[in-house]
Amino acid sequence: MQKRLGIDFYTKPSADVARELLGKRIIHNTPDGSALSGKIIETEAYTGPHDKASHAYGGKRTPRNRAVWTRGGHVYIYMVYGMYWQFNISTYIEGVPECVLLRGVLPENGDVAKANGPGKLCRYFKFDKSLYGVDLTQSDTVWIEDTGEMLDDKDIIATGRIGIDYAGKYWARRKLRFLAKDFENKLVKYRA
DNA sequence: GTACAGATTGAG
DNA sequence: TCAATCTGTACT
Repeated sequence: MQKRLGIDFYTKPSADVARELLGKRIIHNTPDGSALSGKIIETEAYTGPHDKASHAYGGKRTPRNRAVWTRGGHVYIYMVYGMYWQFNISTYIEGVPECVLLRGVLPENGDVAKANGPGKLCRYFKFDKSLYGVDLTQSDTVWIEDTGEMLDDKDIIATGRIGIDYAGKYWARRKLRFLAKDFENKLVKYRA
């Protein structure tokens, strides 16, 4: 059985991918030789050129957001506030700027508090610019696997997205953030 | 060339 | 509540 998630998994609308990523395992073989892995427990979807919170709002294409426009399954990573990386995965098809932001991961050998935020998980898993544009369906450095764990609707909470109030109430309130219910109290507080 | 604000975090 | 810290992007 092939456990690694393939092209079919990623070439769907970002809200579907974000939801289905919960419970999957992400693996990173770091440059210094260690293997880090963990279970994805929180994600956010960015839904395309009409999404005011998206870096590709209005169809904007820049060197920085190039990876958002690629076929689903590529890494889109960028720095915010001068000190934190944000690990995203492009979704859907080539030419459509959708992506999913990883916001929370439960480390295999560690404390959830080490990776319960988009900046914190990048620090813990050693994700940085060197992964920009990497294809998760091909890479031997970073990829995502199916664990067999299947989260039901009742195991998932959907809320508004975090930190994008500048996009206005409509986009901030749309239910595009997904978290595993088991960890709701260990993740950033959410608005109903 | 210069200014500016951000998909965050942790300390006070 | 607020500073840290820096880069992409917009504007002069």
